[in-house]
Amino acid sequence: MYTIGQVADMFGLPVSTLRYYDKQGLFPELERTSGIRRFGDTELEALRVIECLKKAGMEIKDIRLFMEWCAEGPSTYPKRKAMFEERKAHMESEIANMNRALDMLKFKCWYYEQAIQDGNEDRVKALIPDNLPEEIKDTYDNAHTQ
Amino acid sequence: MYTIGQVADMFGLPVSTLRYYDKQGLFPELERTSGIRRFGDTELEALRVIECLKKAGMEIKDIRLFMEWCAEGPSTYPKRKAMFEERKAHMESEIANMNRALDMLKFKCWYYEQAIQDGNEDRVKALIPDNLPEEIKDTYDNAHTQ
DNA sequence: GTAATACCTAAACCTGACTTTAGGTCAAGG
DNA sequence: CCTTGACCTAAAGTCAGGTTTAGGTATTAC
Repeated sequence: MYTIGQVADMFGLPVSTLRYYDKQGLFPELERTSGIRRFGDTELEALRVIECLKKAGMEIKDIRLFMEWCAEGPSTYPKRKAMFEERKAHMESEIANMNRALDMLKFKCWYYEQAIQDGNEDRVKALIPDNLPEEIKDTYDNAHTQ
Repeated sequence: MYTIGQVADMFGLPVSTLRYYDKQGLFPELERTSGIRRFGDTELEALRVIECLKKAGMEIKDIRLFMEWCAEGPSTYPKRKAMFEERKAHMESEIANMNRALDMLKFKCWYYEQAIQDGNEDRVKALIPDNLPEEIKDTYDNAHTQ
Protein backbone atom coordinates (compact mmCIF):
# COMPACT_ATOMS: atom_id res chain seq x y z
CA MET A 1 0.00 0.00 0.00
CA TYR A 2 1.33 3.43 -0.98
CA THR A 3 0.46 7.03 -0.20
CA ILE A 4 -0.41 9.47 -2.93
CA GLY A 5 3.02 11.04 -2.70
CA GLN A 6 4.81 7.73 -3.21
CA VAL A 7 2.67 6.90 -6.21
CA ALA A 8 3.30 10.36 -7.65
CA ASP A 9 7.04 9.70 -7.39
CA MET A 10 6.73 6.23 -8.87
CA PHE A 11 4.85 7.47 -11.93
CA GLY A 12 6.44 10.88 -12.26
CA LEU A 13 3.06 12.55 -11.96
CA PRO A 14 2.04 15.52 -9.79
CA VAL A 15 0.03 14.64 -6.71
CA SER A 16 -2.68 16.97 -7.97
CA THR A 17 -3.13 14.83 -11.07
CA LEU A 18 -3.68 11.72 -9.01
CA ARG A 19 -6.27 13.50 -6.91
CA TYR A 20 -7.89 14.71 -10.10
CA TYR A 21 -8.01 11.19 -11.55
CA ASP A 22 -9.55 9.94 -8.35
CA LYS A 23 -12.16 12.67 -8.44
CA GLN A 24 -12.97 11.67 -12.03
CA GLY A 25 -13.69 8.14 -10.85
CA LEU A 26 -10.63 6.48 -12.32
CA PHE A 27 -9.91 4.47 -9.17
CA PRO A 28 -13.29 2.97 -8.29
CA GLU A 29 -11.82 0.66 -5.67
CA LEU A 30 -9.52 3.10 -3.96
CA GLU A 31 -9.51 2.76 -0.18
CA ARG A 32 -8.84 5.31 2.52
CA THR A 33 -7.54 5.13 6.06
CA SER A 34 -8.98 7.97 8.12
CA GLY A 35 -9.42 10.13 5.03
CA ILE A 36 -6.04 9.32 3.50
CA ARG A 37 -5.87 7.55 0.15
CA ARG A 38 -4.15 4.15 0.13
CA PHE A 39 -3.02 3.03 -3.31
CA GLY A 40 -2.76 -0.74 -3.76
CA ASP A 41 -1.85 -3.02 -6.67
CA THR A 42 -5.23 -2.45 -8.25
CA GLU A 43 -4.60 1.27 -8.44
CA LEU A 44 -1.04 0.93 -9.74
CA GLU A 45 -2.34 -1.39 -12.42
CA ALA A 46 -5.12 1.10 -13.20
CA LEU A 47 -2.55 3.85 -13.56
CA ARG A 48 -0.55 1.84 -16.06
CA VAL A 49 -3.72 1.27 -18.04
CA ILE A 50 -4.59 4.95 -17.83
CA GLU A 51 -1.24 5.90 -19.30
CA CYS A 52 -1.85 3.52 -22.21
CA LEU A 53 -5.35 4.76 -22.84
CA LYS A 54 -4.29 8.38 -22.74
CA LYS A 55 -1.65 7.69 -25.35
CA ALA A 56 -4.42 6.22 -27.45
CA GLY A 57 -6.16 9.59 -27.30
CA MET A 58 -8.96 8.53 -25.01
CA GLU A 59 -10.84 11.04 -22.89
CA ILE A 60 -11.05 10.77 -19.12
CA LYS A 61 -14.73 9.95 -19.21
CA ASP A 62 -14.13 7.06 -21.59
CA ILE A 63 -11.33 5.80 -19.42
CA ARG A 64 -13.67 5.90 -16.43
CA LEU A 65 -16.20 3.91 -18.43
CA PHE A 66 -13.54 1.36 -19.24
CA MET A 67 -12.56 1.08 -15.58
CA GLU A 68 -16.18 0.55 -14.65
CA TRP A 69 -16.53 -2.16 -17.29
CA CYS A 70 -13.43 -3.88 -15.97
CA ALA A 71 -14.98 -3.90 -12.51
CA GLU A 72 -18.16 -5.43 -13.92
CA GLY A 73 -16.42 -8.57 -15.15
CA PRO A 74 -16.41 -10.77 -18.27
CA SER A 75 -19.86 -9.69 -19.45
CA THR A 76 -18.34 -6.43 -20.60
CA TYR A 77 -15.59 -7.94 -22.80
CA PRO A 78 -17.51 -7.11 -25.98
CA LYS A 79 -18.02 -3.50 -24.92
CA ARG A 80 -14.37 -3.15 -24.06
CA LYS A 81 -13.34 -4.66 -27.36
CA ALA A 82 -15.72 -2.40 -29.27
CA MET A 83 -14.23 0.61 -27.53
CA PHE A 84 -10.74 -0.38 -28.65
CA GLU A 85 -11.89 -1.15 -32.18
CA GLU A 86 -13.44 2.27 -32.43
CA ARG A 87 -10.27 3.85 -31.04
CA LYS A 88 -8.16 1.86 -33.49
CA ALA A 89 -10.17 3.05 -36.47
CA HIS A 90 -10.02 6.60 -35.21
CA MET A 91 -6.28 6.39 -34.68
CA GLU A 92 -5.72 4.99 -38.14
CA SER A 93 -7.55 7.82 -39.78
CA GLU A 94 -5.71 10.34 -37.63
CA ILE A 95 -2.42 8.87 -38.71
CA ALA A 96 -3.49 9.04 -42.33
CA ASN A 97 -4.41 12.71 -41.89
CA MET A 98 -1.12 13.44 -40.24
CA ASN A 99 0.77 11.78 -43.05
CA ARG A 100 -1.00 14.05 -45.50
CA ALA A 101 -0.06 17.05 -43.41
CA LEU A 102 3.49 15.77 -43.29
CA ASP A 103 3.65 15.61 -47.08
CA MET A 104 2.47 19.16 -47.14
CA LEU A 105 5.25 20.15 -44.76
CA LYS A 106 7.83 18.38 -46.90
CA PHE A 107 6.55 20.33 -49.84
CA LYS A 108 6.86 23.60 -47.91
CA CYS A 109 10.42 22.80 -46.89
CA TRP A 110 11.37 22.03 -50.46
CA TYR A 111 9.60 25.14 -51.71
CA TYR A 112 11.47 27.46 -49.35
CA GLU A 113 14.74 25.69 -50.04
CA GLN A 114 14.30 26.68 -53.70
CA ALA A 115 13.13 30.18 -52.84
CA ILE A 116 16.20 30.74 -50.64
CA GLN A 117 18.49 29.61 -53.44
CA ASP A 118 16.83 31.93 -55.93
CA GLY A 119 16.18 34.87 -53.64
CA ASN A 120 12.55 34.91 -54.76
CA GLU A 121 9.63 32.60 -55.41
CA ASP A 122 9.28 33.24 -59.13
CA ARG A 123 11.18 30.24 -60.41
CA VAL A 124 9.83 27.82 -57.83
CA LYS A 125 6.27 28.93 -58.48
CA ALA A 126 6.76 28.35 -62.20
CA LEU A 127 8.58 25.10 -61.46
CA ILE A 128 5.93 23.41 -59.42
CA PRO A 129 3.59 21.82 -61.93
CA ASP A 130 6.14 19.56 -63.70
CA ASN A 131 9.15 19.41 -61.48
CA LEU A 132 7.65 18.56 -58.13
CA PRO A 133 9.22 15.51 -56.47
CA GLU A 134 6.99 12.47 -56.89
CA GLU A 135 6.07 11.75 -53.31
CA ILE A 136 4.74 15.21 -52.65
CA LYS A 137 3.08 15.77 -56.00
CA ASP A 138 -0.31 14.75 -54.66
CA THR A 139 0.11 17.33 -51.99
CA TYR A 140 0.34 20.14 -54.42
CA ASP A 141 -3.37 20.52 -54.82
CA ASN A 142 -3.69 20.98 -51.10
CA ALA A 143 -0.74 23.26 -50.94
CA HIS A 144 -1.28 25.65 -53.86
CA THR A 145 0.00 28.33 -51.64
CA GLN A 146 2.95 30.56 -51.05
CA MET B 1 -13.99 41.21 -53.13
CA TYR B 2 -16.25 39.20 -50.82
CA THR B 3 -18.13 39.81 -47.61
CA ILE B 4 -17.47 37.78 -44.52
CA GLY B 5 -20.65 35.77 -45.08
CA GLN B 6 -19.66 34.82 -48.63
CA VAL B 7 -16.23 33.71 -47.49
CA ALA B 8 -17.77 31.72 -44.67
CA ASP B 9 -19.91 29.88 -47.23
CA MET B 10 -16.97 29.35 -49.57
CA PHE B 11 -14.85 27.77 -46.86
CA GLY B 12 -17.59 26.13 -44.84
CA LEU B 13 -16.53 28.07 -41.76
CA PRO B 14 -18.70 29.97 -39.29
CA VAL B 15 -18.60 33.73 -39.64
CA SER B 16 -17.50 33.93 -36.02
CA THR B 17 -14.37 31.95 -36.82
CA LEU B 18 -13.38 34.38 -39.56
CA ARG B 19 -13.84 37.32 -37.20
CA TYR B 20 -11.80 35.46 -34.63
CA TYR B 21 -8.98 34.84 -37.12
CA ASP B 22 -9.04 38.49 -38.06
CA LYS B 23 -8.83 39.51 -34.43
CA GLN B 24 -5.85 37.20 -34.03
CA GLY B 25 -4.07 39.07 -36.81
CA LEU B 26 -4.27 36.37 -39.44
CA PHE B 27 -5.31 38.81 -42.17
CA PRO B 28 -2.81 41.63 -41.80
CA GLU B 29 -3.87 43.25 -45.09
CA LEU B 30 -7.62 42.97 -44.69
CA GLU B 31 -9.46 46.11 -45.86
CA ARG B 32 -12.74 47.56 -44.74
CA THR B 33 -15.38 49.71 -46.40
CA SER B 34 -17.17 51.80 -43.79
CA GLY B 35 -16.43 49.24 -41.10
CA ILE B 36 -17.29 46.20 -43.16
CA ARG B 37 -14.61 43.63 -43.93
CA ARG B 38 -13.77 43.12 -47.60
CA PHE B 39 -12.02 39.83 -48.32
CA GLY B 40 -9.85 39.86 -51.42
CA ASP B 41 -7.59 37.32 -53.12
CA THR B 42 -4.91 37.87 -50.51
CA GLU B 43 -7.30 36.83 -47.76
CA LEU B 44 -8.65 33.81 -49.63
CA GLU B 45 -5.08 32.71 -50.23
CA ALA B 46 -4.32 33.31 -46.56
CA LEU B 47 -7.28 31.16 -45.58
CA ARG B 48 -6.07 28.30 -47.73
CA VAL B 49 -2.68 28.58 -46.09
CA ILE B 50 -4.29 28.72 -42.66
CA GLU B 51 -6.14 25.49 -43.31
CA CYS B 52 -2.89 23.81 -44.30
CA LEU B 53 -1.00 25.11 -41.30
CA LYS B 54 -3.73 24.08 -38.93
CA LYS B 55 -3.63 20.58 -40.33
CA ALA B 56 0.06 20.65 -39.61
CA GLY B 57 -0.75 21.26 -35.95
CA MET B 58 0.37 24.87 -35.84
CA GLU B 59 -0.97 27.27 -33.26
CA ILE B 60 -2.71 30.49 -34.18
CA LYS B 61 0.12 32.62 -32.89
CA ASP B 62 2.63 30.77 -35.07
CA ILE B 63 0.38 31.14 -38.06
CA ARG B 64 0.20 34.87 -37.39
CA LEU B 65 3.99 34.96 -37.24
CA PHE B 66 4.14 33.18 -40.57
CA MET B 67 1.68 35.64 -42.11
CA GLU B 68 3.77 38.53 -40.85
CA TRP B 69 6.92 36.97 -42.30
CA CYS B 70 5.17 36.54 -45.63
CA ALA B 71 4.29 40.23 -45.58
CA GLU B 72 7.94 41.12 -44.86
CA GLY B 73 9.23 39.58 -48.09
CA PRO B 74 12.12 37.36 -49.21
CA SER B 75 14.38 38.18 -46.26
CA THR B 76 12.22 35.90 -44.13
CA TYR B 77 12.49 32.79 -46.35
CA PRO B 78 14.96 31.15 -43.96
CA LYS B 79 12.72 31.77 -40.96
CA ARG B 80 9.75 30.37 -42.78
CA LYS B 81 11.71 27.33 -43.87
CA ALA B 82 13.00 26.78 -40.33
CA MET B 83 9.44 26.92 -39.03
CA PHE B 84 8.39 24.20 -41.44
CA GLU B 85 11.43 22.06 -40.70
CA GLU B 86 10.66 22.25 -37.02
CA ARG B 87 7.02 21.36 -37.69
CA LYS B 88 8.08 18.48 -39.91
CA ALA B 89 10.30 16.99 -37.21
CA HIS B 90 7.58 17.44 -34.65
CA MET B 91 5.01 15.81 -36.92
CA GLU B 92 7.28 12.86 -37.61
CA SER B 93 7.74 12.15 -33.94
CA GLU B 94 4.02 12.54 -33.31
CA ILE B 95 3.30 10.01 -36.03
CA ALA B 96 5.80 7.62 -34.51
CA ASN B 97 4.10 7.97 -31.13
CA MET B 98 0.72 7.40 -32.65
CA ASN B 99 1.93 4.27 -34.36
CA ARG B 100 3.08 2.95 -31.04
CA ALA B 101 -0.31 3.71 -29.55
CA LEU B 102 -1.93 2.01 -32.53
CA ASP B 103 0.07 -1.16 -31.90
CA MET B 104 -1.13 -1.06 -28.34
CA LEU B 105 -4.73 -0.79 -29.54
CA LYS B 106 -4.24 -3.71 -31.91
CA PHE B 107 -2.95 -5.70 -29.00
CA LYS B 108 -6.00 -4.79 -26.91
CA CYS B 109 -8.38 -5.78 -29.71
CA TRP B 110 -6.65 -9.11 -30.07
CA TYR B 111 -6.62 -9.63 -26.32
CA TYR B 112 -10.35 -9.07 -25.94
CA GLU B 113 -11.09 -11.16 -28.99
CA GLN B 114 -9.42 -14.07 -27.17
CA ALA B 115 -11.11 -13.24 -23.88
CA ILE B 116 -14.53 -13.20 -25.55
CA GLN B 117 -13.87 -16.61 -27.10
CA ASP B 118 -12.78 -18.07 -23.78
CA GLY B 119 -15.24 -16.25 -21.54
CA ASN B 120 -12.38 -15.18 -19.29
CA GLU B 121 -8.88 -13.75 -19.45
CA ASP B 122 -7.03 -16.69 -17.96
CA ARG B 123 -5.88 -18.37 -21.14
CA VAL B 124 -5.03 -15.13 -22.94
CA LYS B 125 -3.04 -13.87 -19.98
CA ALA B 126 -1.06 -17.10 -19.96
CA LEU B 127 -0.80 -17.05 -23.73
CA ILE B 128 0.77 -13.66 -24.14
CA PRO B 129 4.46 -14.21 -23.58
CA ASP B 130 5.11 -16.68 -26.44
CA ASN B 131 2.12 -16.51 -28.66
CA LEU B 132 1.77 -12.82 -29.27
CA PRO B 133 1.58 -11.86 -32.96
CA GLU B 134 4.93 -10.55 -34.19
CA GLU B 135 4.05 -6.99 -35.05
CA ILE B 136 2.64 -6.19 -31.63
CA LYS B 137 5.12 -8.15 -29.57
CA ASP B 138 7.15 -5.02 -28.85
CA THR B 139 4.04 -3.44 -27.55
CA TYR B 140 3.55 -5.97 -24.86
CA ASP B 141 5.97 -4.33 -22.51
CA ASN B 142 4.00 -1.14 -22.73
CA ALA B 143 0.76 -2.96 -22.42
CA HIS B 144 1.37 -5.34 -19.51
CA THR B 145 -2.14 -4.64 -18.52
CA GLN B 146 -5.53 -6.18 -18.31
C1' DG C 1 -42.89 51.86 -41.46
C1' DT C 2 -41.47 47.98 -39.86
C1' DA C 3 -39.45 43.49 -40.05
C1' DA C 4 -35.96 40.48 -41.59
C1' DT C 5 -31.01 40.19 -42.89
C1' DA C 6 -26.26 40.92 -42.84
C1' DC C 7 -22.95 43.24 -40.85
C1' DC C 8 -20.33 45.21 -36.53
C1' DT C 9 -18.20 45.10 -31.38
C1' DA C 10 -16.90 43.73 -26.71
C1' DA C 11 -17.24 40.54 -23.49
C1' DA C 12 -18.75 36.37 -21.48
C1' DC C 13 -18.96 31.52 -22.03
C1' DC C 14 -17.41 26.67 -23.37
C1' DT C 15 -14.50 22.20 -23.17
C1' DG C 16 -10.78 19.22 -21.32
C1' DA C 17 -7.35 18.24 -18.45
C1' DC C 18 -5.18 19.82 -15.27
C1' DT C 19 -2.96 23.26 -11.75
C1' DT C 20 -3.18 26.56 -8.25
C1' DT C 21 -4.96 28.64 -4.22
C1' DA C 22 -6.81 29.07 0.26
C1' DG C 23 -7.74 27.04 4.20
C1' DG C 24 -7.62 22.99 7.39
C1' DT C 25 -5.92 18.32 9.94
C1' DC C 26 -2.36 15.66 11.84
C1' DA C 27 2.22 13.60 13.22
C1' DA C 28 7.14 14.05 13.95
C1' DG C 29 11.35 16.80 15.16
C1' DG C 30 14.07 20.41 17.58
C1' DC D 1 5.53 24.80 21.70
C1' DC D 2 5.70 25.51 17.33
C1' DT D 3 7.27 24.69 12.79
C1' DT D 4 7.75 21.67 8.90
C1' DG D 5 5.90 18.44 5.79
C1' DA D 6 2.47 15.28 3.99
C1' DC D 7 -2.00 14.76 3.62
C1' DC D 8 -7.04 16.62 2.81
C1' DT D 9 -11.05 19.70 0.44
C1' DA D 10 -13.58 22.89 -2.54
C1' DA D 11 -13.24 26.25 -5.66
C1' DA D 12 -11.05 29.16 -8.80
C1' DG D 13 -7.65 29.73 -12.46
C1' DT D 14 -5.26 28.36 -16.95
C1' DC D 15 -4.83 27.51 -21.91
C1' DA D 16 -6.42 27.15 -26.85
C1' DG D 17 -9.53 27.83 -30.07
C1' DG D 18 -13.39 29.03 -30.76
C1' DT D 19 -18.76 30.14 -29.87
C1' DT D 20 -22.41 32.69 -27.91
C1' DT D 21 -24.63 36.70 -26.28
C1' DA D 22 -26.08 41.32 -25.95
C1' DG D 23 -26.48 45.35 -28.05
C1' DG D 24 -26.00 48.40 -32.17
C1' DT D 25 -26.03 49.97 -37.47
C1' DA D 26 -27.45 49.71 -42.21
C1' DT D 27 -29.82 47.87 -46.18
C1' DT D 28 -33.45 45.56 -48.45
C1' DA D 29 -38.37 43.53 -48.76
C1' DC D 30 -43.19 43.86 -48.15
